[in-house]
Order: sequence, then C-alpha cells, then structure tokens
Amino acid sequence: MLTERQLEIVLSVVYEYIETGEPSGSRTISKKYLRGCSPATVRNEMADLEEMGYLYQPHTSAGRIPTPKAYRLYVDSIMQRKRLPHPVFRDWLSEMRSQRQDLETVMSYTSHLLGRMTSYIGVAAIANLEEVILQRVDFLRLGGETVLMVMILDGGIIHSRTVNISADVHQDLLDDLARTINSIASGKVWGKTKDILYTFLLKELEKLFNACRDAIAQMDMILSSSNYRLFTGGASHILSLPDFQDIGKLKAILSILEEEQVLVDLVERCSLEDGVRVTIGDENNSTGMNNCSIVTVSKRARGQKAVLGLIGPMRMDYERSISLLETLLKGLYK
Amino acid sequence: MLTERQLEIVLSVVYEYIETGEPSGSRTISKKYLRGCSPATVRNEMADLEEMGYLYQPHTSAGRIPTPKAYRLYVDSIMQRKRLPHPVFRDWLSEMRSQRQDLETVMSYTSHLLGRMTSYIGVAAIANLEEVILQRVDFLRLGGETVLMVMILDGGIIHSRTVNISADVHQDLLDDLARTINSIASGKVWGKTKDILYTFLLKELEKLFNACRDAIAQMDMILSSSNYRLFTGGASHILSLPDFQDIGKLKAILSILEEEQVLVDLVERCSLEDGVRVTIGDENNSTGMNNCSIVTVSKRARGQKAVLGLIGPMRMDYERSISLLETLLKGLYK
DNA sequence: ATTAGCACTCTTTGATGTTGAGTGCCAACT
DNA sequence: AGTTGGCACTCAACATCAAAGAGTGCTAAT
Repeated sequence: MLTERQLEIVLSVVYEYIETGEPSGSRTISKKYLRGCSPATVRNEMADLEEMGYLYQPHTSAGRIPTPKAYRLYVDSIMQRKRLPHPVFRDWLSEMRSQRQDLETVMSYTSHLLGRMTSYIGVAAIANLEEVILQRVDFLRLGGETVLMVMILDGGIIHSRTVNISADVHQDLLDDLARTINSIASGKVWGKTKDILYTFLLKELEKLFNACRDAIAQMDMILSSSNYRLFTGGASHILSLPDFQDIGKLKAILSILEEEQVLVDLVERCSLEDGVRVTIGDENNSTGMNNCSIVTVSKRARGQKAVLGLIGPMRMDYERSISLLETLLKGLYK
Repeated sequence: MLTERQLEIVLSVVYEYIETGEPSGSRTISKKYLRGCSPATVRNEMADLEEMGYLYQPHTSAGRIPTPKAYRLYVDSIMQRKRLPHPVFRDWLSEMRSQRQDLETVMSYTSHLLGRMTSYIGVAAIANLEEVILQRVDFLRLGGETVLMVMILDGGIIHSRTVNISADVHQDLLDDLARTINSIASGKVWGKTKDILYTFLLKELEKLFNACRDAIAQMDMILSSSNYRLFTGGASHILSLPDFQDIGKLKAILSILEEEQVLVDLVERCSLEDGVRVTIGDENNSTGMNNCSIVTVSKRARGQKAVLGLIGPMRMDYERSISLLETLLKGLYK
C-alpha cells in the first residue's frame, strides 16, 4: 500500500518528531533522511501521505507531524527489529532482588525508577491469576461482629479486609478456623482446594461455619477475582515535558492516576497476553488519555501476572521505553 | 502595635484576597469594609502597613495582597472565634465508620474526600505511639533465609516486612516462634512486654533465638519508631485553582507528594500536639512549599496518633478548611 | 486627622506590521 | 511519468505601539 519511499518518509517524520517535538518540513526530511530526493519530491509525497491519514499539518505554513496511524506504523516496525537490553540497570536490579525486599517495596520502587528514568509515569502492577496459591490466612476479632482477615499469598502479596460476620465470635474460634483453613489450603492452589475446604468445614465445623460463611465467601472473592496491586511513580516528572504544559491535559491524566480502578482497567486491557504491548493515543478509548500512549510488558509466572508500564505522551521514545521495561521485568524474575 | 483600624484593614485585605484571588485597592476596601473612611485614608494606612510587613504590592499600580504575616494575624483571629462544625458530612461519616471498613480504606477515602471537597490536597495519616499494642505477628518462610513478617497492631494497622535471618529455618519453627510471641505479647503494650519477651525467648528458645534475633529486632524497630501510614488524595483538583497555574510550583508540590518520607516529616512537624495547627508559607521551611499552607488537626487516642490535613495555596479558605477537618476527625472517632 | 483632586505609574489589551518557515502549484527537465 | 527549481501565498510568532484602566502617592484644603 505504501511505497518504500513513503514508508521511509513516515518513519522519518515520526523519528524526528520524537526527537525534537517540532513539526518537520520537507526540507529537513530531504536533507537529513532522504538525500536522494529533493524537498519538492518529499513535499509531493507528504501531501499524499496526509491524504492517506499518516501525517497531519497543524496549520498551513507548518511542517508535518505524525498521526496515531503513523506512530502505529513506527512502533510495529520497531517491534520487528531485535532489541538490545537496556544496559544500565541489570546489576542494580539483581542486587535489589537479592536483598529480598518485600514485593510491595520492590513494585513501588520500580514504578518510581521507571518514572525517574524516562520522565513518563511509571506503572508497576501485580495480580493473582486463577491458580493463586494461598500461603496463610489469619482472622482477628476487631470487636462486635467485625473481623479483620489477612491473607498472605504465594510470592508475598498481602490482602487484608474487614468482614462482618453474623455473630460475635470469640477469638479462639477464629484461631480454630484459621488453623483448619491453613492446614487444608496453605501452599495449595486455591481454585482446586476451596471445594474440599467447603465440604470439610461444612462437616467438621458446623457451628462455626454458619457464622463464618461470609468470611470464607469474602476470601473466595478476593482470591478468585484478579485482584490487582498497583503502584505508580514519577508523575511529577511529566511536568518537565513540553507535551504536558497544558494544564487541561495534565488534569485529565492526574485524575486518572487517582482513580485506581480506572487505571487498573486500563492496565488490564493493555496486558491481555504476555509480552510487549503498545497502545497509542485513542486506541485506549479512555477519556483524557487521547494524547497519551501506554507501553506495557507483562508476564505470567508463579500464579501471578506482573505488569510494568509507562504512560507518556504520544511522541514518547518507544524504543527506549520498551527496552527499559523488558530489562526491568526480566530483572524482577531473575 | 496595630490600631483597631489597621487590624481591620489587614483582615479585610486577607478576606478579600481569599475570596477573589485579586489584589484589593483602597477603593474596594473603603466601600466594602470601612464605610466610615475614605479611600484616601485607607491608602495612607495601607502604605504604613506595607512598611510594617503586613501587605505587599505586586507592582506600583496594583492593589495590595497579604503577606504571610497578615495571614498569620488572620488565622490567629479565626482560631479565637468559636467554630461551627461543618454541617454536611456527619451522617455520611458515621455511616462509613459503622460499616467498619478497615483502617486503610477509611484513611484513603478520607484523604480523597478532603481533596475533592476543598480542591486542596487532602492528607490522612496515622501513626502508632509509644504505647502501641501488638495484636498478632506471623512469620512466613519465603525461601532461603528470608522471612516475611506480618504484624497486626491494635486498631487494624498492618505492617509487613521481609527480614533476613541468619539461618534457613523451617516453617514449623517459625510458627512456634510466632505462637510464643503472640501468647506473651498479643494484646499488650509492646514497650512494656518486649523485655519480658526477650528474656523469655532467651531462656526457652535458645536455639531459635539466635536465628531470629534479627527478626525480633526488626519487630522492635517498627513498633518502637513512630511509623506512619500516610495517604494523600485530590492532587488533581489543585490544578483547577488559579494559584497553581504555574507549572514550576506545581512540580515542586507534586514531587513532594511522591516522596513519602518528606511528607511524613512535614506532617509530623505540623502535628506535635493535639488540635488544629496552621503552617503558613515558609513557616514550614521546606523548599517548594513556600507558597503553600498546611492545616492539620491531630488527635491521640488508643495508642495511635491520627492526623488529617490539607495542603493548599497560602490564600486557602482557612475557616472552612479547619471546620471541615475538625468535623471529619471527630467523625472518625465517633 | 481626614479627604478630594490630580498627576503619575504600570499592567493589560488589542491593533498593526514584520519576519520566516513551509507549503502548493506550475513549468521545465530527465 | 517521475523529479526538480522557482515563486507566490499562508499563517504563526514576535515585536512595536497606543489606549484604557486600575490604583497609587502627594499636596493642599477642610
């Protein structure tokens, strides 16, 4: 559909725009990327490319900037190339990992690191998959009919929630319950164990079971849904980017960052399968993110899904971002 | 030091500036607040007040705006007045509290609510005091010499941390350790129990103790230091304020929000004793917050210190902010 | 001590002209 | 047919300038 030369021009415009942030004219493209063609030739091609929806002219006497369609072309071409791992952080990360910090610390740090290194917004998320393994559960009577339930999953994810149960149960009974559940389900895949657990509890602990039905249902709810732990970092850095000088856009993005659920949905949609995924502009149909791109890498392992991502302007440096994300994710699992 | 009339003028300028955000001239003040005086009189007084450091003129032909010194005067005068509780949210809060959500959810929600209601940045923090009560501790072998330690404090605060111990200990031994610690220290004030615990463990569990010395030292560190849980919410709303249209200021504030430790220090300094505290402009000597004020209310109870706060522009609506904070804090403890 | 009057200052706003980058198109060239 | 040089045209960006308006400081009168 596109001639070789047209492709080259589109990619050059994208590359130039990512570098400089300025629209580029036919003269520049001709001089820097296509020595064989005169500016006039490039001009003609550019007019065609604009018609085809790859380039866009902010105003009559300006150069061309890429449309999302052009970015898509560019990103796809990058993805075919072989990528080198990002050199800097291998040592650093393996050290961090060897210190065996707890998961939350690592995730939080990683998101900040991502933000700081790129000036985009770093995202680090982790979710348990269907095969989640329960390590341990504890119930703690807070008073009245309220119980604090703390679940520790394989890999160190901690979920806590208060639940209301239908009777004022003594702490000793709760300890009994926890001990039973732990002995049956600890270290096992929840999905395969829970039915056994249910029937066992029904038989053995009838008196307890009624009161604690809610508690167990809540456990199941948390363990069975893909429950995300999500961290973002580096939001303050995007203010340095020329792309986000407009307060309006800024506000849209920051308010999304504050609504954790929206962000989780966004990240989830972007990481349906393992590997790199780039979502450009309004490909993520989320209001307020029209001018943003999202790059994610994700990986399933050990019953968890880990996602690292970057949210940046459409003209973000995709190549560097992808390589950085891949390196960090690999580092996390070394 | 200030005459009655001078005081009135200063307060009027502050009030007017909080309302409108515009410098106010002698004419306005005379017409709206001091019908008895002509603009010329007000002008003369204003010149004096500027010399005394209460007012400031952005440029020759502009009205006056308040200096931090004037805000201080204003806030002090407010604090003497009796304050009405903020009417709206009493029902709402008691309902939330009656649902017995876990602490983190409540704090996070509160900070967002504060932000949303005021368009400033809401802060909610909680710390354990010296008399912190340990409810329960669990140790979980993650592999190698790494152990995840989960502490649940009175009131539902959860602290987790991975610790390295000096030997590869079996999970059964860790369970033993936890059971022993729980039976001795659970439900008791940590400061009073820990010595008993130490000597007991030294005697009874010699073989374990060496390996777990680090773990217990870590417990002590977390429980003995005033360890803050801190939430902020509503940062995106401040972009609507005319005061923060300047990207530079914005960046300073957002980067402080991202550095949790800086923020904790800031909040801690502001809440040394119970009750309302207002810190205006550079009274908090923190770079980047020169143009901001911080209002906090804090309260000690049940071995915890709870702090609610608002970070806003110097011309924030102190009266409304204080009343809102007081109402919410009271609501949390109802 | 207070006030009216007035000249003065300084920002804000809008109009106007100039510059320069970049285009679109046409005619000439290969 | 594809490519190229030339040229008129467009439009944002910038600077300059004038007018308007808000508010002051000072002085002289009350």
